Formats: sequence, C-alpha cells, structure tokens
Amino acid sequence: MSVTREKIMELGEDLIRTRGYNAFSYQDISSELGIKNAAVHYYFPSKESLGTSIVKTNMQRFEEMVENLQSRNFDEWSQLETFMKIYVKSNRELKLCIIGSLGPDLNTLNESIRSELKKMTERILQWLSCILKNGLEKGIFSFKGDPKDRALLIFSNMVAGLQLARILEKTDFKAIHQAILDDLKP
Amino acid sequence: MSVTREKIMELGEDLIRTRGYNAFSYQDISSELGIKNAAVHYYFPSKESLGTSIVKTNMQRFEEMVENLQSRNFDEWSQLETFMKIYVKSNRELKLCIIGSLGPDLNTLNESIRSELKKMTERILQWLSCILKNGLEKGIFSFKGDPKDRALLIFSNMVAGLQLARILEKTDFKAIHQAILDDLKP
DNA sequence: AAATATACTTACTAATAAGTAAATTCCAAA
DNA sequence: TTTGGAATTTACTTATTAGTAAGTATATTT
Repeated sequence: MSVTREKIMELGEDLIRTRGYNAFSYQDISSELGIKNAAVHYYFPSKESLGTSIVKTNMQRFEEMVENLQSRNFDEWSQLETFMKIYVKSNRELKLCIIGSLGPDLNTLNESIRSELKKMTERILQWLSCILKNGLEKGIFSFKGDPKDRALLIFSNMVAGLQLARILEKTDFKAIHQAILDDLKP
Repeated sequence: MSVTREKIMELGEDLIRTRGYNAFSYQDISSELGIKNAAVHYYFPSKESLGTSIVKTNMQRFEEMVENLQSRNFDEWSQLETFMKIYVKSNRELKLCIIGSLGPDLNTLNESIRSELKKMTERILQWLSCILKNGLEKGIFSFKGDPKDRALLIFSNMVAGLQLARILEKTDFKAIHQAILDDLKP
C-alpha cells in the first residue's frame, strides 16, 4: 500500500469529519500533503471514489473492533463502553463521526457512497441491538422496549451528541455519555 | 415584506435542509424562482446573510410555537408531542431540521450563522428541560437524572433520528418517536 | 412633471472546483 | 544497460461559484 494513498485517505476523512464532504477539495488535500492536485486524482480518480474508500475503511475499522471485543470475551457492558469511547475520542478531537458528517449531505452524494453509508449504519445498529439484547437477557442492562429501538436511540444520541457539542462549544461529551450508561443500569 | 424575499428564504431553507449549506448556490435559487442571480444578491448581499436570516426565522417560528402552547395551557405531555410533531413532519417531507443540517457544516460557516445556531440550540434545550422538569414534578413524566441531560438526550434523538432515517431510507419516524414517549411514561 | 426609491436585469469578475492528457522522474527487473 | 511500470508533475479544460457595478423599468412621492 502506498504511503501517499494512505495519507490522502486519512486527511480526506479528517476533512469530511471537520468541514463536511462538500466543503473540501482536492486542493485542500494536495496543498497539505505538498503534492499536486493531479497526484490525488492518480490514486482516487474521482471524489466519489475517495469518499467511498473512506467509508469502507471506516466500516473495516468497526469490524476489527467487533472482532477484537469478541475474541477478548468482553461482557456487554464493556463492549458498549469501548464503542462509546470512539465517540468520546471524536469529541475530544473536535470531529464528528463519518455517519453524522455524511448523513446531512446524503442527497448530494452518489449511489456508491450512499449504499456504503447505509450498509455501515445498518451494521452498527445490528451489532448494537445484539449487545443490548444479550446484555438485557443476562441482566447486565435494563431498559424498556425492543433492543432494536433502544439501539437506534443510543446511536442517535452519539451521532447528534457530537454535532450538538460542536454547536454548543462543549468540549466534553460527559453529559450524554454518562446519561446513556445511567439509563441502562439495572 | 417582499414576496420574492420570502420565496428566496423559503427555498433557501429547503435547500439547506435537503442538500446542505455548502451544496446549494444562488443559481439554484434564482433559476427555480425564474429570476437572476443578482436579484438574490439584492435581497441577501451574501450567502451568510441569507443563512443568518433563515436561522433567525426558524428561531422565531419556535418562539411562536412556545407562546402558542403556553397561551393554550397545554400540559407538558401535549407540549412535548406538539414539538415532536415538527420532526415527524420534517421526516415525512424528507428534510432534516435546520440544526442537524447546519451543525456538521459549522466549521465552514461564519460567526453570524454560528452564534444564531448556538442561540437557537440553547433556547430549544432550555425550553425542553423546563417542560421535562415541570412534567416530572407533576408526575406526567418519569425519568432518571437531570432534566437538562434528559433534554439533550431527547433532542439528539430527534436531530439524528432524521439523519439516520434518511440514510436507512426509512419513511417513518415512528420507532424513535414512540420509544421516546414510552421512555417517559410513568 | 420631476425626482426618488424599489425591484430588478445585464454583463461582467476573480476564484475555485473536479477532472484529464501528456510528459517526466525514478526505481526495479530482465 | 535497456525496458517497463509506478508515481508523479505540468499544463490545461470546462463548469460553477459568490459577488459586483452599472443600467433599466415601474411605481411612488414631491
């Protein structure tokens, strides 16, 4: 794998998560990396190919985290906390998550990014409801209603939590983070 | 008030809520309204002036709703439901709310839009926590923790609920809507 | 009737966008 | 030592962007 290619993807993801998909250009990337505009097009012929790769990589990272958690036999509470730590870190770095960044731009994105984003969102919600369901059965969690609905509520708390923290200029994510966990305590 | 000016603001808001701030242009507005680009600049010299006006109008509409609810002596449950209906309607119209649309673009917006957006977000959260606090004291609602934190959770559910519904291509907002209300039932 | 203000259009500018074709540099294998 | 491919730059195109200066038609006021 090319180092330049990796740097482009890393910077592209940063730009999407700080400024949004439609607010960054290949120039932003090339000037920051000290290369020319055309060099970015060499690795990613179109902006949509770059966007699609970034979302795919994000999903791979999520899958790696899931596998890691399973292999270490973490209980549901720890698994949820590990997942939530990703958002705590995002907030500290003043970044949104990729889903919360690209979601509002969805109607301006091509089918390839859209479907990857949908796939990733469905996968996260599926994983989260599974954790919640198992945790509920084991008595680790306590909540009303269907685990699927609960997963949607918790996930939307995290996605918009980052956005609202940015608007409100809150550097800590504690309020939402703690409230979600308190809600789930038996 | 000029009809053209109102049409520009209405269309501008629609564009922000469907495609995002950085994805719409004065051309989009002028061609749709059958006027020239410069005519839009006549009413709103800069895009930031248009954006700021749109956010201010949104906040005015919110304040009008609040006053209306208070004058009619609605109980807390009905007040919350009325507020949530705005989001149900947004979802039906395939639009995000203005806060969820502009939040991710915040770093690309000028100070004027930013501060208006912050003011509006703070005002909504303040109102919502007040409703929750009063409803809790009257026994209309039941929830754990501070009303302020609860307001943040519920509001983030609505903001990201619209975004996730768009990504997942869900035309109904029922799951989130119902789960929020069920959670608050005594 | 003359002056003024409102609501635009015409006709532009300068900057930036994504994207491309062709040339070039550089390194490794044959 | 030549050949070939990978990684880039050069130099460009076409389209779109926000924004502006100057002009015009229409209505309103003086």
